[in-house]
This record gives sequence, C-alpha cells and structure tokens, in this order.
Amino acid sequence: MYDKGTMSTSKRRKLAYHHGDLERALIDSGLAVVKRSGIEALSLRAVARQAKVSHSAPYHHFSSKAELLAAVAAAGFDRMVEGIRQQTTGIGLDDPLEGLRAIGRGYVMFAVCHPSVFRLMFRPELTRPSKHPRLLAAETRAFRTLLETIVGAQQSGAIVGQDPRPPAAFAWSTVHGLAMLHLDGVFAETPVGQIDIQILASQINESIISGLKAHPWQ
Amino acid sequence: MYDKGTMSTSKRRKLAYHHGDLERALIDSGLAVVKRSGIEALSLRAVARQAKVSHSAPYHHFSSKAELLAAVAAAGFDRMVEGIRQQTTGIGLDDPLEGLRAIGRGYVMFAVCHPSVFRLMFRPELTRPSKHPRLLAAETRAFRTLLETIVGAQQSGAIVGQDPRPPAAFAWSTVHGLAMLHLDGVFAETPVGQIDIQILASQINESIISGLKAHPWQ
DNA sequence: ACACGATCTTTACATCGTCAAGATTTGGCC
DNA sequence: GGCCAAATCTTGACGATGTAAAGATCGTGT
Repeated sequence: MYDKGTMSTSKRRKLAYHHGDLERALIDSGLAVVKRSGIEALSLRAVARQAKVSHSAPYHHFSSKAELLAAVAAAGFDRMVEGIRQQTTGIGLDDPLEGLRAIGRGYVMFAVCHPSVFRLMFRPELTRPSKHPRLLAAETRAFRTLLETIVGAQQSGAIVGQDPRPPAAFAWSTVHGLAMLHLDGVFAETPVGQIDIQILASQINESIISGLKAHPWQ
Repeated sequence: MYDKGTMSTSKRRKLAYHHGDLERALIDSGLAVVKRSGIEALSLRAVARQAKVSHSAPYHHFSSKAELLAAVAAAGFDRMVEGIRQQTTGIGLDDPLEGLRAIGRGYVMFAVCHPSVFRLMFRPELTRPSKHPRLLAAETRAFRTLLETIVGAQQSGAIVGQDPRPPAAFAWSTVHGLAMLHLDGVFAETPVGQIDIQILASQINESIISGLKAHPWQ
C-alpha cells in the first residue's frame, strides 16, 4: 500500500489512465447522479459514467455497489450534520431547547432540500447484512449531536430525567417520520397536505418540546 | 370486460392456460416473496415464478412492475389496518387516549412483525410520478382511522384543539419514524439500541400523548 | 359455429451487477 | 537508471432483470 498523500501531486497531472483520487471522485459522482436523476437512476454504471471511467473501475475502490452507495450515503450524513450545525450556530447556546428546535428544523430542511440524498441515507440494502463502517460512523456522529444536546437540556433542567436515550429516540423518530412521510407524498393527498411543510414542521417541533418536557417514563 | 364472478367457478377447474384470477394471485405471490426473501428479491419475474406463470404474464394485469408492487403495498396497508383494528377492539372505546395508544402500538407492532411488507408500503418508486390509485386509497383508509380517533379525542376534551391535522401528523410521524429507524438498524449501534423496541415504543407512545395534550400551535 | 378479444407464452433486447483477463501505470529495490 | 511486482484501469463476458412484440390458446358473444 502506498501513501496517497505523497503521490497525489504527481498523479493529478496525469489523469489519462490512473485517475489519482477515484474514490473521492466516485462519491462525488454518486451525489451528483442522485441529485440530478433521483435514487432509481443511481446505478453503479451511471456513477462510473459520471466519473468518466469504465463500468468496472469502481470495483478497485469498493467491493460492491452497496459499499459505494454506503460511502455516498455517509457523505450525505456528513453534509446533513454540517447543515444542522449552520442552523445551530448563531443560536444562543445558553438555551438548550433552542438547540433542539434548530436540530429539528435542520433535519427536516435537509430532507426537503436534498430528498434523494436523504432517502439514500436510509436505504435498507445499505444496512444489511452488516452496515458499511463508514456509514455507521457517519450515523453515529450525527446522532451524537442530538444526544449531547439532550444531555445539556437535562443538566440545565430544561427537560427532566437522567437517561438521554428515550428523549433522543423520541425526537429523532418524530422529525425522521415527518421528513419521510412528506418525501413519500403520504401527506400530499390527505388533509394534512394542505398545510405547508415548514409550518407543519415548526408545529410538530413544538409538540416534540412539549413531549420532552413531560417525562412519562420512570 | 367480462364478469369475474360468474366465470370463476368454471375457470378454477382449468388452470392450464387461463389462470382464473391471476391478479389476486400475483398480489398474494408478491406478499409471499417479500416475506420470504425480502424486498431486494421482490422482482417482477420472481413474483411470476411464485405464481407459476411466465415472466410476461403480469403485464396483462399490471402495466409495470411499479403498479404490481403498488398493489402489493396496498394489500399491506389493508393488513396493517386490520392488525391495528385488532389492537383497538377490546379496548374501551370510551377512552380516546387508549385508542391512540392502541394505534401507536399496532403501527409499530406491524412494522416489527412484517418488516419487508412495511418497507414496501413506503418505497419511493411506488409514489412517483403519480401514486397508484389503489395504494392511494389504502393509505387514505389507514390515515382516516387515526384522524377519526384524534377528532374523538378533541371532541371529548382529552386533547385540546379543533384542527385534527397537526396532531395526526405529529402522532403518525413519530410512530412511523420510530418504526423506520428501528427497521433500518439505525438505533442498533447507538446507546438507544440497548433498549427493547417494545419498551421504547410504549415510552415514546406516552411522549406522543404528552405532546398531544399540550397544544402549542394556535 | 365462429370470430374476436382476453389471456398467457415465447422470443428478443437493453441495462444492470459482477467477475475474469488483459493493458497500463506507479513505486520500491538493485 | 532500470526492472519487477503491485496497484489501477479497460475490455469482454455472463446471468438476471424490466419491458416490448409476436405468436399460441382459451372464453364469450353474436
């Protein structure tokens, strides 16, 4: 195994046969394809075409289509965390409930703005039989943000309880379900569909806060 | 178009060439395949094999694979509604909050017991560009159960407010997100994964009730 | 009775994921 | 500096899939 860092400068000049950093290029191509043509057009060969390499080239960096898509999904998780951080910064960190509101806003916002990427992040074929380590790590990073905010809210007394896991699962489930049901168009043909998604999201966000303040467990 | 009811008796004896009721048989075969081999094995040809017909036979009853899968998904919705009704009956209908608890229990229960069917019901390729009418109708039927329970709870004063849509969206989003995150194994590797799903579901169910009792909107 | 339409099969084609074999480049070692 | 093994990329192939066209078979109305 050679060091990628030292070779990158010499390789970036010759893109003829050896690409240089095809692994990263494939992940970016995957994001581009899924954004442009949706998740059903996200084939291994389409990603290779987008990266201008042959249809078998990805196999030298990913052992299967699932592993490539898992890497793309992990990149999506990182972008979502980044987007949520943008919602979080600028908010007074002294109020943990505002932090929770920002996370909920950012989560739904990312799903609405990048629907195909968001859906890819939760494709079941990427999670079984065993999840790609990179995807798992990205998920854990994203969840840690929520867990830490909940712990802060509990320590400051904004919400009651010592165990952050049930409140975190509750909050994550609600925003995740809202995003998924909206993206799947389940609300569209129901009376709920008449409500603007952003307004609905903020209303539901407040319901989450209400549900968190009460502490029925224990 | 001929009447299926009158011909069925004469046709059921001769299954040689004309099947008799292939449409229903294909839907049942789809449910069987997805339960046995999961959602990634649910191909049009696998469904045809299960029904013991040629791989092109489904095209005389469904215009595409998506339409066939949408019909299977609609059947799944009907079974979920039936399963939730079983949770609901036996509960005193005098308490609307108990009805909401039963719906939440039944929703998560169905997802855990029939994970592949549940996932199929929310596949994005079945919802776009336009949802199959049968799937749409089954979805609407399922949602009506929740809406009516919420209206009952509002009229009895168990929860406050006149508009049932935001509470319904909130409750549905939470149980749906919980089911999806659990099925996708997102909780599995986090601290939340140590909590049994049934216990977590009942805890979150109580949080939903708490969030519904408070009425931050309006 | 018979013709027509509905239903099912067969055949064919483009695309997909994956593997094997060959071509090309790179880095380490003398 | 030059060679060799390994890493990287391409080409070709195979089976499986979704879908369309054409042919075979059955049911039904006139």
